Amino acid sequence: MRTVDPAKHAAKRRAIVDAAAGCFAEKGFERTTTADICRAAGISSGSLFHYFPSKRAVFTAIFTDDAAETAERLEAAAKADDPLAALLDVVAELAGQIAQPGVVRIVLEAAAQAARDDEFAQLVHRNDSALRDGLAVLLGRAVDAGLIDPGVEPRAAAGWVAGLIDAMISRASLDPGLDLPAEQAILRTILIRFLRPVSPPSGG
Amino acid sequence: MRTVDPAKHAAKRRAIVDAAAGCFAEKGFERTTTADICRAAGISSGSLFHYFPSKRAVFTAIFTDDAAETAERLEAAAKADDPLAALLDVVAELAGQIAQPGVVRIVLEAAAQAARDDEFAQLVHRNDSALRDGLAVLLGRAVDAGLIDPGVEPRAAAGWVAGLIDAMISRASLDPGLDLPAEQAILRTILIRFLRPVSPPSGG
DNA sequence: GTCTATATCTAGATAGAC
DNA sequence: GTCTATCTAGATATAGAC
Repeated sequence: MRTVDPAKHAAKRRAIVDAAAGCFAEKGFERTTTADICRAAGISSGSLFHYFPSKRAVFTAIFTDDAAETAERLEAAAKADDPLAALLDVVAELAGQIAQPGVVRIVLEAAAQAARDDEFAQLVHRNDSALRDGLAVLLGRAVDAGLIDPGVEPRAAAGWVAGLIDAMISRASLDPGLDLPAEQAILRTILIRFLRPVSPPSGG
Repeated sequence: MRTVDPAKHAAKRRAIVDAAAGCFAEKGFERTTTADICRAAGISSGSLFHYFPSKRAVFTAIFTDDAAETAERLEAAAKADDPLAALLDVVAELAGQIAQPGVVRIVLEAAAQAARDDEFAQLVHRNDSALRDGLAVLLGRAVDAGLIDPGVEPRAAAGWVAGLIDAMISRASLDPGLDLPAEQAILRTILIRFLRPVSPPSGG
C-alpha cells in the first residue's frame, strides 16, 4: 500500500490547471500572479510549487490537455462514412468551442505567448500540425470520393480550414455580441463554396 | 518665436514609437521593459516619460498611427471603378503586410492586450469597425453592380473578409516558412468562390 | 502535502540637477 | 529636454515548520 494516491494527485493537479486557466483567460499570462492562481484554486503558494515547477508549467499544461481532446475528435471523424460531412462537423465543433467563456481569450493568449517562447511555440505548432493532418486526411478522402474540387491541394486547404476557425475566434474577440449560429452558417457556406467541384460531372 | 519645435517633437515621438514597436513585437507588452524601449530608442528613462505618460501610452500610439493608414487605403478603394477588384486589392495589401518583420507578432500582441484592457479594446474595436465599414461599402456596390451573389449580406460578409485576413496572420504565426504569394492566391480563390453569383444570369 | 513567512529581484515611474 | 539616481511596490520561488 502506498501513501500517495496517484488519482488524487492527478485530480488536484487538474483542479489547479482549471483554476489557472480562468485566471490566464482573464488577465493574461504575465499579469496573472501565482497568488491569483493560489486564490482561485484555494491553495497556498507552497502547494502550487509542489505540483508545478513554475508558473509557465501551469500554463503549458492547459494546452497539452487540450491537444488530447482534439486528437480524439479527429480520430472519430476519420472513421465516418462521409468525409466532407465529417469535416464540416469537426469545424463546427471546434468553432463552437468559442461559446465557452474564456476560450477565446486563452487562445489569443496562447498565440501571443507562442510568438515569444520557443518551447511553447513548439507545443502550439505540434497541436496545429496534428489538426491540419487530420483535416488533410478528410480532404484527401473527399477528393477521392469526388465530393470536392480535385484542384484543391489537401494539405494547403487544411491550413485554410484551420484558418477559418481562427477567423471565427478573431471575430468573436472583436465582437462580443456575435450571433454564433449565424456566423457558423456563414462559415459553412464559405467552406462549401470553396471546396465544391467547380464543374459538376453531370454538367450544370 | 518659440523655443520648442513641434515638428522635431513629433519626429522624436515617432522614433520612440517605432523603436518600441520592435520591442513589443519581440517580447510582448509586459516583458518589454521601459529600459528596453530606452535602449532601442537611444534615450534615457527620464526622456521617455517626458514624451509619454506611461508604457501603455507608447503601446497604444502604435495603433492610433496605423488606423490612419488603413483609413487612407479604404478611401482610395472607395473611388475605384470596379468595387470587387478594389476589395481584392485591399485584402491583398493588408494581408501582404505580414511580410514586414514584426507585424504578425504585434498584431497577435494587440489581440491579446485588447482581451484584458477595456480602453485599448475600444481602440482596436474602432479600427476594426472602420475596416469593416469600408469593406461593406465595397461589397454593397459589388452587389448592386451584379458582380457578386446578392444573397451575401454586406456587413456580415465584411466581417468574414476581415476574418480571412486574420486567418492569414494566424497561419503566418504558426508557419514561419509560409509561401506568402501561394497563400495569397488561395485567399483570393476562397473570396471569389464565396462571393461570386451562385447562378450566373446567362445560365451556365 | 500543506502551510506561513520571506529572500531576492526586477520594473515602472519620479526627482531634480544641468 | 535630457540626463543620473533612486524610490517603491509587487512578483516568483524557496525554506522549513507541522
